[in-house]
Amino acid sequence: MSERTQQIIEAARTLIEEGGSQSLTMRAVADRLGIRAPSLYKHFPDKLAVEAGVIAIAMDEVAVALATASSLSELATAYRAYAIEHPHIYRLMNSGPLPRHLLPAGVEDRAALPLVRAAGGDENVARAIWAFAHGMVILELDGRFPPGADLDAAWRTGLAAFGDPVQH
Amino acid sequence: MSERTQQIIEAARTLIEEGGSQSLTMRAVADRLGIRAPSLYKHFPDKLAVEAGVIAIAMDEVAVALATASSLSELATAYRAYAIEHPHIYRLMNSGPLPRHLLPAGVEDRAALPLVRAAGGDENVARAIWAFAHGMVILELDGRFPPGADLDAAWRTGLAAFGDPVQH
DNA sequence: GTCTATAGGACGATAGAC
DNA sequence: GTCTATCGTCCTATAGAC
Repeated sequence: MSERTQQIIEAARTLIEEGGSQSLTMRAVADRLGIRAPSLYKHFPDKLAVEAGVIAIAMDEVAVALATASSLSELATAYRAYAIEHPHIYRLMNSGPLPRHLLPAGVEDRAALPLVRAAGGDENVARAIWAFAHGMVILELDGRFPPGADLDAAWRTGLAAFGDPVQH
Repeated sequence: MSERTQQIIEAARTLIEEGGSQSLTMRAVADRLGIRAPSLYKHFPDKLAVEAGVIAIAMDEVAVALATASSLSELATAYRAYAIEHPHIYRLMNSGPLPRHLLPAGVEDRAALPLVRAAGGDENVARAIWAFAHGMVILELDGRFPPGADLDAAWRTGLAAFGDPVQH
C-alpha cells in the first residue's frame, strides 16, 4: 500500500470524524491533500473503495479496543466508549449496507471475536448481546432516548439480563 | 389537513417504501401527483416537513400494530414483522436525527407505550428491551448477521434473558 | 501521478406570472 | 394553487495533456 493510498484513507477518515459520512467527498479528500479530485482515481477505482478502506481501519481499531476486556461489562463499556468517541465512524461501520467484497478477509470476524468469546462461544447469546449493545449505542447516538434518561442504568439492566454480575 | 396535503404525504410514503429515504425528492413527489415540484411549497414549507408527515403516520401504524400484543414475545413478533414489511419506513422512523419539533405531540409516546406496559412500567427494562429489539431488527435489515444465521433463535435467547417464558 | 476541462447529472428552493 | 424559468450548489467520474 503506497504512501498516497494511506494518506487518502487518513484524509477520508478525518473528514468523516468531523462531519459524518456525508462529508466524505472526493473533492474534500483531494483538498485535504492539496491535490485535485481526479488524481484520486489513480489510487482508488471509486469512492466506495475509499470508504471501505476507512471501514477496515475502524474495524481493526474496534478489535483492539475490545481485546483486553475481561468481563461482559468491561466489554460493554469499551464498546460504548468507542462509539461515543467516534460516532460518525461507528455509524459508517455499523449502519447500512456493508461493502464486504471490498474488505480484507477476516476484519469483520476479528472485531466480533471478543464478544463471541464473552458469550462462551454460544452464537445466539453473542448475537443477542450484540443486538442489545448496538441498539443501546445507536439509539443514544441518534438522540432517541428521552433527555435525562439514565442510560447507565439501562445498560446495567440489559447486561444483568444477559448474565453479567452486577457491579456496585 | 387539506386533501392535497394528504396526497403529498401519501406519495412521499410510497416513494420511500419503494426506494428508501434517498428516493424521496420533491421532484419525485410532484411527478407522482402530476404537478411540478415548486407547487409543493404551497403546501409544505420544505422537504423536512414532508418527511415528518411520513414519520408521524408510520409511528401511528406501529402503535396500532403493537397494541394487541399480550406478551413480550407477541410484541417482539409484531415489532419485527412491521420492520420487515416496511424496511425503509422503519429506517426512516428509527434512524438518524428525529425532527421532533415537527411531529404531533404524543405520537412518539404512543408508539412506545405497548413496550413500556410489557416491561411492567420499569423504564430501564423497557429501554433495554427496546435496544435489543431495535438492534436485532436493524442488523437484520442491514444484512449484518452471517448468512444462514438463525435469527429466530437469537430473538428467543434475548427475549428469554429479559424474562419472557420460552415458547415450544 | 498530477493537472485542466468537462461531461452529465442531481437536488432544494425562490421569483413572479397567471 | 399551479405554472415556467432559473438560481445556486454540489456531486462522481472520464478524457487527454504533461
